[in-house]
Amino acid sequence: MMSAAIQAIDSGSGGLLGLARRAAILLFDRDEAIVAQDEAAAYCYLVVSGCVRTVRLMRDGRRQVGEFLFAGDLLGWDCLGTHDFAAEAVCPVTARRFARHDLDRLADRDRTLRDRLFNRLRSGRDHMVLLGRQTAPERIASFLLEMAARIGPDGETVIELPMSRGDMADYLGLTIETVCRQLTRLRLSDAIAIDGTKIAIRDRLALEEAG
Amino acid sequence: MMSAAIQAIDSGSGGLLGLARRAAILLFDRDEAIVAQDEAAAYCYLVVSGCVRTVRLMRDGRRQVGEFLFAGDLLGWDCLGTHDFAAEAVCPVTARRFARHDLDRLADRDRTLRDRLFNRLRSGRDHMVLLGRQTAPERIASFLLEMAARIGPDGETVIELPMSRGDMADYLGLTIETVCRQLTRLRLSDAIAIDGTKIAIRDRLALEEAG
DNA sequence: CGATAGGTTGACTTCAATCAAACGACGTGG
DNA sequence: CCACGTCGTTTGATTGAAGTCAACCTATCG
Repeated sequence: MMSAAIQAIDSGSGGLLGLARRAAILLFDRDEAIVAQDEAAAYCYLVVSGCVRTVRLMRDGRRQVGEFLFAGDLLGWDCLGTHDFAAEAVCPVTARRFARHDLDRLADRDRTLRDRLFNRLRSGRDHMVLLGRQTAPERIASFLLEMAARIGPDGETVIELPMSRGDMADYLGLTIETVCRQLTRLRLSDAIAIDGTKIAIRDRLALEEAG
Repeated sequence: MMSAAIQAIDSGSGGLLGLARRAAILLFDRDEAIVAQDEAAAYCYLVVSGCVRTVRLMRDGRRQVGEFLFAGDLLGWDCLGTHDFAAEAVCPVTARRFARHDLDRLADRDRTLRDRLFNRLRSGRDHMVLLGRQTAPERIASFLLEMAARIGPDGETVIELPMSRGDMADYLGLTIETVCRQLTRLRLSDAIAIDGTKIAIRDRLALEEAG
């Protein structure tokens, strides 16, 4: 199934979409590795459905999640030689697999791929500011708004968060406990409501001025 | 003057170097802005000599330095619409200026520019791990090794650091005081020696196992 | 010289981490 | 059907690493 999200992203050129049609489609279970850290970068993937996290694991077990990827996001292309982060399915994932070589050739013709890289760079830099200079409350608020912006077209009010507290913590440079505490703080102040894996944004303004 | 560093980077295609020859050369004083944050991205720059920092300033004055750029590094291309970080001269800088449009057209033919983007992405992600999961001693050790690797071809032992303690702090997500304290700790343990703006790495192993 | 800016060191505080315990949801087996 | 174990989450008590506040040092420059 080719989702509307992907069609929209591929606007104009049809290049990536054309490649996608002929690409193998793969399924990954929750927590299954899609690419391993330090693995030779032979393939890259277009996420069709589900959520993927990229992770760097340090020898002592500390973990950093680089980004969360959703339907329409490209994964594993932007590296030289080896994958510097692993990629794992946060929940069941379907993805199209390409040879990196094919995507390289496509990129020679298709500028939208370059813009994808620029976008990636930008969100990476934004995330650096979060990790370097924001407090725990700010990080949580920014995270919720970021997820709201990505899942709904222009900021859904109810967001389905497929990742665990641990994943959030490792993305935000915090501990699980701190993530929990900040979420309950927001819940008690009625800025959000939490129902299982869904979070409803009740007071967007409160989040915006916090993050 | 066209430095050896730039020639080396431009190996093979000659594309960027050719463009550089015809580009205007500009001089910037210490602390002068090269591009402003949120400015429309019309130009990009190739650093010829000196050191540049990219900075994001928050309303309350908190600052994050995104990266330090040296001779041969490209600046201001990797963004869409506006510059998301400002760029400022750390010390007197000379740079070639291009229209972004020209670089876009060059990138259609020249794959080495794409590899530059990949490299940028990679170092950005490495820096995320530092900001998200490393301790202050680790950050300082990583920083010194990173600078040693960039300034000398394969890890000089004496490095000239053009940036202030404040710049380092804002790059590493620390305060000036913490940077100082960690540097004196390394100095007292004889891992490094400090002489004005120069730092000598006396015990590389100690730094490597710390970072 | 005095003034200013950057750097270093010390005393104290604070925010988030750590350690620890309990809770809820879920699935398995008796 | 219910007891039990597991896993993820939540909450509480305490600790600790880095931040803040403040003083002082050093170098450069008018």
